[in-house]
Amino acid sequence: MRNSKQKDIILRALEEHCVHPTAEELYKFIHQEHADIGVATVYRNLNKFAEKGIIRKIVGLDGSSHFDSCMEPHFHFICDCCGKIYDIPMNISSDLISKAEEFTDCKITSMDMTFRGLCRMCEEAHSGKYVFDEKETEMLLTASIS
Amino acid sequence: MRNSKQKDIILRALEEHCVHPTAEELYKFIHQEHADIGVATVYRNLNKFAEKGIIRKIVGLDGSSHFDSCMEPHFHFICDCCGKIYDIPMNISSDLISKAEEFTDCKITSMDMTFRGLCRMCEEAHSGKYVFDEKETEMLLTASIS
DNA sequence: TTATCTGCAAAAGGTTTGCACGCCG
DNA sequence: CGGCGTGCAAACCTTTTGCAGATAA
Repeated sequence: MRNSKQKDIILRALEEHCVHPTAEELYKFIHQEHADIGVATVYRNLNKFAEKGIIRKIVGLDGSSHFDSCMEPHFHFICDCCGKIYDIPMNISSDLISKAEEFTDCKITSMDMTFRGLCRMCEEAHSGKYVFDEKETEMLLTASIS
Repeated sequence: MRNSKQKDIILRALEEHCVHPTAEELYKFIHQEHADIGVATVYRNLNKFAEKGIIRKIVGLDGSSHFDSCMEPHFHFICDCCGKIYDIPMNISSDLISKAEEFTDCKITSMDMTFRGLCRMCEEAHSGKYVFDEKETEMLLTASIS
């Protein structure tokens, strides 16, 4: 894989976003500062990075692809309301993996544990304690809960 | 929710297919015998069933929606090669859930554990022991490994 | 130099929606 | 009878692809 200005920008942009943006969201973010970078380049490179194991690809509730620059083992929490994906810094027991290998009689190469529910922001919004604010939502994009 | 001939057919077709077809696959299957049932009806009802908790919606590797008529707690294995989804009849420890709730400070309503790797068919195909056969692949659709 | 990467726009999925008609309760 | 369910086709949205020009090694 050859280096390029675009690859640097895309990877750096992803690392800034802890709440695992979709390719589209990341493209829009990048586009603000680098209007010369095309959609195709963002999609192509995110997929290439994921293939090479540099980043992780997560499929969201609606089927859109989210990307995660953190390769440490961890779980995910998807909010059923806003669809945002948060990290949970827990690891799976290797016990569970070998049990699953036994059941399937297949070599397991990776796994993903995803919990679902309402995130705190949405829960508060639902119970009337909180009214959504575009800016605050934007800020969340660059702040992790983990 | 009102009853209809279509709902019956769709639900029964899903129950026959243990390898969790996509909405599209299920539509094509149904279409063979019931050419008068439209795509929209299949999509609409599968989503409605999933919403009501009658079936489960699983997002596949490519982001397509797969559906699972088994509501017993279990895990999934997705083959990285053919994309088929198999059941693993294991349950998660409630311990893990409460730990995750602690970490996120959110009420967790559901979870999904997905393992990935090569299924036996694909592994054998890759190692040259096996050559894919359309009919056999089709048959797999109506046979579960669990 | 030359293979890989890029931007653009068009195409390609997969899924949803608007509308008029049909059928369940 | 009233309203939900359906079929059709068009719209939608996200992602991929083909191509000609640009660029890293």
